[in-house]
Amino acid sequence: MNSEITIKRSDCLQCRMRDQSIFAGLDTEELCSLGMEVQDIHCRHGDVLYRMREPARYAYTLRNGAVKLVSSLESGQEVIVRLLHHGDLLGFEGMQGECHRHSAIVLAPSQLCRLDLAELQRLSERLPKVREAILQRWQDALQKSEERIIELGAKRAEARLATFLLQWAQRYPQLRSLPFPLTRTDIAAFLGLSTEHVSRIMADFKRQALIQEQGGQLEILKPQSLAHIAGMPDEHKPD
Amino acid sequence: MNSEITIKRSDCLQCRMRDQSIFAGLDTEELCSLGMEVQDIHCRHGDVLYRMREPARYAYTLRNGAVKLVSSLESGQEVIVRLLHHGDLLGFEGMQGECHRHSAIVLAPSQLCRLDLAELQRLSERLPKVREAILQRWQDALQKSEERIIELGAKRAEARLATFLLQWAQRYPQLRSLPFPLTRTDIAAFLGLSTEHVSRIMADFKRQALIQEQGGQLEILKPQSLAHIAGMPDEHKPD
DNA sequence: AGTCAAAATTGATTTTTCTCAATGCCGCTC
DNA sequence: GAGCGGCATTGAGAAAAATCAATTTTGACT
Repeated sequence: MNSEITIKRSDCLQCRMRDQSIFAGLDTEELCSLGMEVQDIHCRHGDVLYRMREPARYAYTLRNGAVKLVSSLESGQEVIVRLLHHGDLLGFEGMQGECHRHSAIVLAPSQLCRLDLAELQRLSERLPKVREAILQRWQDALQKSEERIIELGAKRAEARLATFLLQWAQRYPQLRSLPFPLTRTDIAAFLGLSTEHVSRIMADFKRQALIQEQGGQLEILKPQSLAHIAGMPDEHKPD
Repeated sequence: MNSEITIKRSDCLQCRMRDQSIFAGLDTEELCSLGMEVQDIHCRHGDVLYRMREPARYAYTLRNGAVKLVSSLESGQEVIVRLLHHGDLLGFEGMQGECHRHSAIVLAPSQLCRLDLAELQRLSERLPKVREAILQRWQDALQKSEERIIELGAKRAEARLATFLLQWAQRYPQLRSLPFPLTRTDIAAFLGLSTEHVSRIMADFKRQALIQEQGGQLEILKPQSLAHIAGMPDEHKPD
């Protein structure tokens, strides 16, 4: 099957996400003077943005949709290293001229901006604001990554899943019903569990009316209860 | 019990680790002109360099010894988020003016350089080389952190422990007998296992003569076999 | 050498999670 | 609307890991 990825020239000035991007803080004039070719990419479920071990040419900003970063082991087993939502960056590990450390696979219809890494490198040397924005993203990624180590190391399956659902919901703050394009196998690959185990716990949560699902949409009915199962400190609990 | 930490002024010019530090690449003149107060810290088992949630004032370079970064959950459970060896950096999460995300606890007699974060911040704005060195460290930390997610998510206890022992050994390349100041509980907190389970597997490894232990020293007798248990791809296997 | 406390080991048992296998459900195409 | 394929669900049994409860070993200090 052919990839359905379409590419065209993007206009950063019109971008809805401009103030959340790594170019936030630049005024219109600076933005125009970047001379940077930014491509607008549209793709859908199953499309592959890049593959693990490929030399990295581009970095991406996810404007809309969802993407998983997957690492495949020799055993054939796959682990989801990160899940990305609107506003997240991917492919930046190539900034030091390295290969991609994961494969990037699209989960839901998505729009991304594609940036040439070499150009971005030059840009970040020239513009402190861009550089800081990128450093900040690195830092956030490390923090989240360490939080996941704690989840995986310290919590049991139920708690991990509850945490995961709440964190997913946090990315769609004003929505009652959330887009949820993950299969049980995806969730399992993210949480370090078997597909069946995830399915059982999800079914349990549904029977307890903590959550509700239909047609790729998820609704969190009792965030408090989930937070309790997740073993969260009060400060991080949802309303 | 009082902390046994001693602090004095450090002389960077004489430092053995100068070319591996974040000041590597600076010539002697540049180094002298930094005007940076660097403190030389000596401490030993059990000393606390900083605590989780404390506002961050200093960053550290570990010149010698070993340090664990610990995150404590409300349950009282502790997870070791990172283990640090000679050459590693710690406390840099404070560069964006945040609090420490872990507690830093000394495992073995250690020497560190302590840098004022505010000064370091200014320095990195002025010197591209320092800035790049720090970014590189962030990147390395993220990569290692993601590798641990994969370990925790995909491997069983035996394999995790085997990987861990081999990676520990990699930090002391030319030594047959390695310093190994971790308790079974420490290893368990790093690998997301119970103390007893770690103890059993370590005892197994010893019975199979894969490793040997005495007085805080560890010897890897059969790296190949461990690598096999670890499920490593050939490229990463030790000799 | 003797004492003590912390750490490691071991065993028995329970809980958690995985694996394998079967079945049910839903959305698609023809 | 029948048939198909990918997911989800469920059950049963096996394996992995945790927990609880003793001991034993070790190392530090006297």
